[in-house]
Amino acid sequence: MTLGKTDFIDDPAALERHLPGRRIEKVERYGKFMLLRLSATGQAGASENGDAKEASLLVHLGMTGNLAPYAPEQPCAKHTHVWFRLDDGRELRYTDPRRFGRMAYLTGELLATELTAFGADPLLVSAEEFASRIRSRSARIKALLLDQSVLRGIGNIYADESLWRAKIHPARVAAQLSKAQTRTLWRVLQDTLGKAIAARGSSISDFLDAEGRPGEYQRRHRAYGREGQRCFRCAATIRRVIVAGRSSYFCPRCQPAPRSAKAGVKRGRRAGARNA
DNA sequence: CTCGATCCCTGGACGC
DNA sequence: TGCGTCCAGGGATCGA
Repeated sequence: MTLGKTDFIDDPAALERHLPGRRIEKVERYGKFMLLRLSATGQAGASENGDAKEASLLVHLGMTGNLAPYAPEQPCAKHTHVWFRLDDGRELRYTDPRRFGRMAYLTGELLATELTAFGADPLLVSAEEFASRIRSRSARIKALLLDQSVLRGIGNIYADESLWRAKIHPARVAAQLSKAQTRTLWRVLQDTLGKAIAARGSSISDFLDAEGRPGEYQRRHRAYGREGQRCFRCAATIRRVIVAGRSSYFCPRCQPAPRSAKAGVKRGRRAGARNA
């Protein structure tokens, strides 16, 4: 294993100390994280330094990360920061220009703590559980969709796409959504994510999957990135506002603003006029 | 609990 | 062409 820049790695020394010789037993996904389950080494002294225990490598790709295997003679992409030499001769390379990703070698309780912090998987969560996680919350729905401890794995694109499909304004207070709206949002989240996964995701600038192929779902975006263009449903002009600190694209006709948000959501306006 | 602000980082867009 | 400036985004963190 070779490390380049390491400021996105929790404990680079732990990687160098504990990773060589391990086998990747399986790969799991927790929201936006990949979890590479590693074998115990069985080497002499392993029980003293902890290598006899099960361990995992947690990887987040951030905005621009990529983890993929290459033939060693393949030239390295710019901003490659980690090289894992595999026993079949290939190199697993981690590339991340912006280094918004994260890599961490974790065992035992540290790993358990990380995993329990995740919310429900939106693809598996029942309508009832989804509703129970939403209904008592006074935060705006967009903020909750992006909160990884409520639902894991939803990012800005799929939050906006789902809200457009459900005809819900991103600044609506979650607790004020009707039962029908909550149910609809649950349904369109699953549908949107399922279709996006089938299309290998959205390549806005440079996203490539582990096979080096771009996603196709950006061609089906109905809201995200479409400021100033016509709504596919009603032909009104798609707008962009900041909600929960993120760009939020929505149709002002299909997704009516909550009364309490009209002053606060306006561009640059001070949000002092919220309902009691 | 929820909010906004700030920082991290680089490439791309834009203005001159 | 080559600067400078601004911005995007996921998430951690801090103060209100």
